[in-house]
Amino acid sequence: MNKPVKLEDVAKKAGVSKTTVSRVLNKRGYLSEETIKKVHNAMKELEYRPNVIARQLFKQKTNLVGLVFPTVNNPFFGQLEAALDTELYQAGYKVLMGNSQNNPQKEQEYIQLLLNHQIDGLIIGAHNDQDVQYKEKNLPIVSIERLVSSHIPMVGVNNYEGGRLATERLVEIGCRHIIHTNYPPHEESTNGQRRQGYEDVMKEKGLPAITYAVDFDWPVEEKKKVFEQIFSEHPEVDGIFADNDTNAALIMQVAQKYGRKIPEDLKIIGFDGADITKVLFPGLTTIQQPINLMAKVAVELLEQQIKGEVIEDSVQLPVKLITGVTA
Amino acid sequence: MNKPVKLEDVAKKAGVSKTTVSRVLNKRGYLSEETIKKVHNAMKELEYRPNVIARQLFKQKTNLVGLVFPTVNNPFFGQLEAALDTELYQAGYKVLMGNSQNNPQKEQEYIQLLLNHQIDGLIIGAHNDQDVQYKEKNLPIVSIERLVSSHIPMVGVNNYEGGRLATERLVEIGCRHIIHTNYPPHEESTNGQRRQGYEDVMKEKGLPAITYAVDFDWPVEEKKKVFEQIFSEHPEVDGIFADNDTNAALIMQVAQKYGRKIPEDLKIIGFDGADITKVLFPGLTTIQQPINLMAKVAVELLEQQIKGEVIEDSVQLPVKLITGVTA
DNA sequence: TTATTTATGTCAACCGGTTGACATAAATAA
DNA sequence: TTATTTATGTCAACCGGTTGACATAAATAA
Repeated sequence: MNKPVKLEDVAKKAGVSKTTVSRVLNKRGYLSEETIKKVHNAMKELEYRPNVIARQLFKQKTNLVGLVFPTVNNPFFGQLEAALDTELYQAGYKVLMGNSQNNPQKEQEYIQLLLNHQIDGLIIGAHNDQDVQYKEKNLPIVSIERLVSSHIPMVGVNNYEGGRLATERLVEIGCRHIIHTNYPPHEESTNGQRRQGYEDVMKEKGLPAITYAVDFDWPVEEKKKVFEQIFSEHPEVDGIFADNDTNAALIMQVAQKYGRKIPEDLKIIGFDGADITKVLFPGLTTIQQPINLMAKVAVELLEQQIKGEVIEDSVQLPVKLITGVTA
Repeated sequence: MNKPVKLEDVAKKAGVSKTTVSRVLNKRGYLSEETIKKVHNAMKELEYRPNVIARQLFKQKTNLVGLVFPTVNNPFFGQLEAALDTELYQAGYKVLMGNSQNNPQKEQEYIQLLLNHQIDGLIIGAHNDQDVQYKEKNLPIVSIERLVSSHIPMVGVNNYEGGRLATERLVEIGCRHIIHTNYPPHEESTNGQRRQGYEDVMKEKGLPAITYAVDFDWPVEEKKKVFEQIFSEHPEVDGIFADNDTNAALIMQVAQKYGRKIPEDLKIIGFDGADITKVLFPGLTTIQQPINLMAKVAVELLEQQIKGEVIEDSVQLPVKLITGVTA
């Protein structure tokens, strides 16, 4: 097992000092063409690869950004993390993954780990309703679709408008008994705003608003049980506005088990509109979030903070109704 | 902007030396209860957080594992990376993401970056057919579903059997004009083995084998064009074995545009069987890969290598036919 | 009482880079 | 010819931890 080649070895080989090699690497100061060539040759010959860790230690910069999301195994978060990775790569950063599976304790642990790793910034998003401490003083942070604290900028969508759009559509195509699935219950959350949109429209139309709580990270079977309740407790239901597309898909499965024909007997609208969903379930009517744009904006906000700007404002992006065949 | 607290500050506060603090952190050598308490108090008071970078530099170990996959925005890879992240976290590693989007050049770049970051190991998988250099002498590597080189252990599934299972099923339920979509064309690839299974069964049944090439990373519209060709060039087609589930979903969309009823006029089988796919497209008949198990085994193989064992053998896991309504 | 063992802690070199301060030779100006 | 500028390169401290070698006080054994 040969030891890794270090800068000093290159210097020796090229017959110059460590500093000179470092200067060639970083293109600093005066260097003659000849020296540069000598050093490059030595590097090539020895297959030298600079140890980023050492540089990070001195520079106090890692070019690492931590991502804290519940999971990557989900159409919305998968696309979001993929887009973030792409944007961050272009901006010169690499991604340290931190998928918390919506477990607040694991999330807290992850944050600690990421901070110990001296990340330059953090992008977070999770449906957690429990508080997690993010009060690291000087760490640039951006949250996506999650209100963490007032002084952390958030990139989100107009969830209220999304809730309205979906509900209005259902009413427009004839639904009178519209049920909404949502979680968590408190109003300040992004999901709470979707529910608010739903409730306001229902009120305006003089229809009763009924919401079933379904936690994001429940196992599929657990969720299905709740959806079955909908049909047993409210057999009159003729429209469902689900808080996300996978729930919409599950509801459709349950509805079919109960003999409902979609869209004849029951109309369904989801939320998210991720690329994968459009491929696997093209018929789903949904409120589409501009996922790639959200990633782009989030990275921009993060970069500005890393450059030292103080940003506390949030950005709200538009949503769009995509009509398929389910509503 | 207050400077970050370092070990020395803790030492000063606790009235001991740097070494003592480090020993408390690492639980080495003899320490009195009193000293430990003093140090812990000082750490708490100063909100000390050890700088992992410095430790990494000295220890020559980062506890970082690089992941090189085409994208995380895909049911199969999303679930795979999520499972890898979970397994690696349990084993004490964090994940550095490297999604290459199947661009060999970007992949090569990513590898370099990851190596510069002194990762302890690498897990790779991509549908690339172009060669990428992975000949880092001492770096533990595991590949998933991708033949990289003979001395890199691979975790894969029995693709040949998968090809056979799918084709046999289609024949069994009455198909006689079965078309296969696949990429890349050469035999040694995992996809090549799926095709081989398909071709062997077709041959045994005295049926003609026809394969359409569809690259994994083509845009959706490009893929659909090829699928349309299938119906215009082979209107007699009554069964399709797609090389993955998203292609199966796209084929279904195209088929419906051509007026084919599924499964009456055309039967379709996919490949992968990821969790998301089962939720969004539960009716799809597919060959399911044990994705979570693959991740588990891959991490085990990687850990063994990190511990110094030399492993060159590959592991082949079983696949399973999951019957939905499409075939 | 003195020698040996155990408990507790410090010193200083090291991991592999970066960079400000400085030295010297070559080129140009006075 | 001497003074100044420009080109080229070296020295050594530093980033923030870790650890082997060593010192000393306290406890125990002879």
